[in-house]
Amino acid sequence: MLEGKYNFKETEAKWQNYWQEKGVYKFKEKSNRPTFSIDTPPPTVSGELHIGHIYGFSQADMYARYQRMLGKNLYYPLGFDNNGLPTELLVEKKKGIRAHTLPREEFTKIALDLVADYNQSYRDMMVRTGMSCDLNLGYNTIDNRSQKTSQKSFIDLAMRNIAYRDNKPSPWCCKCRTSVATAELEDKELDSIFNYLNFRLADGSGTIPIATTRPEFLPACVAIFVNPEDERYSCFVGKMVKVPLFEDNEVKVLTDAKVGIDKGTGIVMCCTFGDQTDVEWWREYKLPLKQAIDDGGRMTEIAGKYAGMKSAEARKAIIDDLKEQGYLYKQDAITHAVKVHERCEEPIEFMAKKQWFIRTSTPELKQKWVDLGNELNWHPESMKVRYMAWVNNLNQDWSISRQRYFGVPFPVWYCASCGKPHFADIKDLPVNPLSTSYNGKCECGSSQFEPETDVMDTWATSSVTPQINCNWAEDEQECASRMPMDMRFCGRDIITTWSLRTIIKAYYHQGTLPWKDLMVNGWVMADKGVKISKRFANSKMSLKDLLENYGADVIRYWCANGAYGRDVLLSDDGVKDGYKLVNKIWNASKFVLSFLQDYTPSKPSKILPMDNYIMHKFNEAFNATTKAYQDVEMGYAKTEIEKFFWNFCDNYIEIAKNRLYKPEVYGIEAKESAQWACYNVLLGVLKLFAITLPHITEEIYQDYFRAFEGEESIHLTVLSPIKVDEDEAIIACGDEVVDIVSKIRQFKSENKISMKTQIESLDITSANNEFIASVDYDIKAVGGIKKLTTSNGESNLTFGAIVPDEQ
RNA sequence: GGGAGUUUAGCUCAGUUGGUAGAGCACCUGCCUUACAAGCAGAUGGUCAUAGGUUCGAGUCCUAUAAUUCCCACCA
Repeated sequence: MLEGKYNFKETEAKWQNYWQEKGVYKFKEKSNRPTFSIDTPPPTVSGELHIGHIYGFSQADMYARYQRMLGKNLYYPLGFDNNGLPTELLVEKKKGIRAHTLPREEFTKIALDLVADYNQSYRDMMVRTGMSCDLNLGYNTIDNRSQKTSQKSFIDLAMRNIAYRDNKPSPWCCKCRTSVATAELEDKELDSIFNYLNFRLADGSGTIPIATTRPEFLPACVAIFVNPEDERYSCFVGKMVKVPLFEDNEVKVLTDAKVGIDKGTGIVMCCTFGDQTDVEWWREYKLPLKQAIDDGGRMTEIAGKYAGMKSAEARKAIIDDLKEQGYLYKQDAITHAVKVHERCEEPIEFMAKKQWFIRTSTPELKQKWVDLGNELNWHPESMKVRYMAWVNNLNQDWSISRQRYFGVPFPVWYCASCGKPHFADIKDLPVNPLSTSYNGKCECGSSQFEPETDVMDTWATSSVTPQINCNWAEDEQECASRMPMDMRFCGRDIITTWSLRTIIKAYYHQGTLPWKDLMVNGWVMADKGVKISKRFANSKMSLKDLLENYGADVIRYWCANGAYGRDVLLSDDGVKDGYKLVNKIWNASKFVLSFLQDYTPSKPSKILPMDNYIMHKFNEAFNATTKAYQDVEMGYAKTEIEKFFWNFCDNYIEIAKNRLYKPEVYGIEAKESAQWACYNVLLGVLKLFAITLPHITEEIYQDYFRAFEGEESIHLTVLSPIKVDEDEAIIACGDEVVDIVSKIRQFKSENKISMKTQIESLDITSANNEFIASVDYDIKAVGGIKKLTTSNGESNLTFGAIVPDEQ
């Protein structure tokens, strides 16, 4: 028996434990039910989960629960991404150690220990918010299975010349001391100074003006560019120019159309490398390479007296010297957007280092990514546009090397004499070349090898999660039979990185899509335009506080808001909404079940019209709700069933309760008919709500329905409409009765009398007068009408006198 | 500069193939009604960003403009 007020804290914890103990969400290895497999994005282990994570996860969880309740066997793992820079930084901070001071294995071991605690707290949070993942199917992206998959992927691509090594200058973060992918860069508005310098012509015939924000790059100046159309400067083209402060360096004035005539002075110095354009010029004009800044952001030897200074200090010193020596003739303070590393917000430099790349950007490949994107089912469809736009703009191959110590190592050694790469044997993976030596011989005759010290970017592993899930490293046939997986979900920010790269890897390795469906959720915004992030983890809207204050069901209710894929604004008021529904479900169930205590469900010989109506009405809502789930619209689904449920409570229960209370007045058949309808409708409603609100629905199911339905959890029951006899007219007729009841209430409200106050008589004219007459006992009871008459005609209600309440 | 969203009630948002503008919250008026006052009943509230166009008919389709968000490019 349900009693008292609903206690979400006790109840939620109770069923969360029960689900884990009973293995309700476990993937059944041997099952003849169809499998539905989900490539859960492994969250990055770097701190605490926040409502933003839960927003995406819980919406996907609802779709997963819907699939489970269609009778499918769910493969729904929960992995963790912990092989990347964020985890390395976390370990360094928490343990007070520096990664590069320890052997890789040792640091990885410490990391795995630390990460185990974080994983557990993430897992606990996922359980506490009602996720139905199978916790036994998890993986860490730094564990052996993931390393093996990732290394095998790399070797496979390298053997096929899809992965290649090159010393392309690429973005470099001096703070993190690693190269970073262009996709990991962000723009940041920074204050800076435009310095106008006079460069002296080598022949002593004058000076030319050049504006720069980065004078510390002067030692790396390798050429001067003007626009070929710019007549002002055509006289300088081909002449040699002395670099200020470094006058031993003479560079040539060249022309290139990329120079903006009206930017700065219209003359640019090209340094290796100030920005992407410098890189392009360097390559195109085969300019020399001068590295003015080292890995850690300090000036190199070519900077002469500035060597060893941090670039910012050098900039100051150089500006002072430029002033002193008369090169600087003007300074303008400006604000400009600078590319920064998204992790640490440090401005990036370009550094020429040997890096591994994966081919992604030829026109043929780009077309392939477009075709694959078109084959994939996008939810919502509009997200495809972002993917297409990104693919069409792809102009660089995917750099996967990172000069870090923690991560998945490249299983490769280079010949000490000729430099040829030699790869580990696939059967030996995972391999760390720093601790294992290569036992072969190079074709050049050498048997001396240098191990690769770089590790792979975390995306190189994150992009093979389908292969990790489908056991590609151990059994290619098994993998082939399990791919594509059914569904992956992710935030809209990583369509371009994660999704595209996963598609690329699946294409290269399996020749298929990684998944059939891709769900792309929006962001939780803390305020207009401000994405919720770790910084909000400790606010009063932290996930922990939200769970304490409202419980998982209420939070999930909030997550299933509106159209899928849209951003939402987080607010206390908004989250509160779900409480009303949870409370209502509790009270309505408590009430309805109190009339079903000595009841064995069986179809009665006679079903009264309004009971028949509510069951048909439920089926209508059932169809609308399941259609919305089929369309991956969790918010619409929730709205559909909620709309029905509220109508069920406020209209149907009000009607039925009279017959349930007083069988001596209305007859035992009238009670049994209502009991049958109540049993079926409440069970049906709970099953549909179980997708959004897994806890309260389980509580009520276990309290009453389980004894009749058998399944050990409501989450293992299968969705189905109520079996009813066809009756085309019933919904319209019943709706009219509901409408009449509403008009009676309106009449009472306008007359400011209580709903229980009796009315002497009501005369109804309606085209459905026969149906109305057939349920006159229900209308009279719910409306407090003493005498009801009906006749055929245009819809109209005529009220008699109000009977004064007895004192 | 190129592209993609968004703009609907005081607030947060729905609005499917073009056909009488919706919900929740807030506000207001009533009601202690044998589940729920954290409830129930009812009422108020909109020039659908602006201006054109197509159409018998436009929140919905087309064009332009504005505000706002995001992505890409540029950023010497």
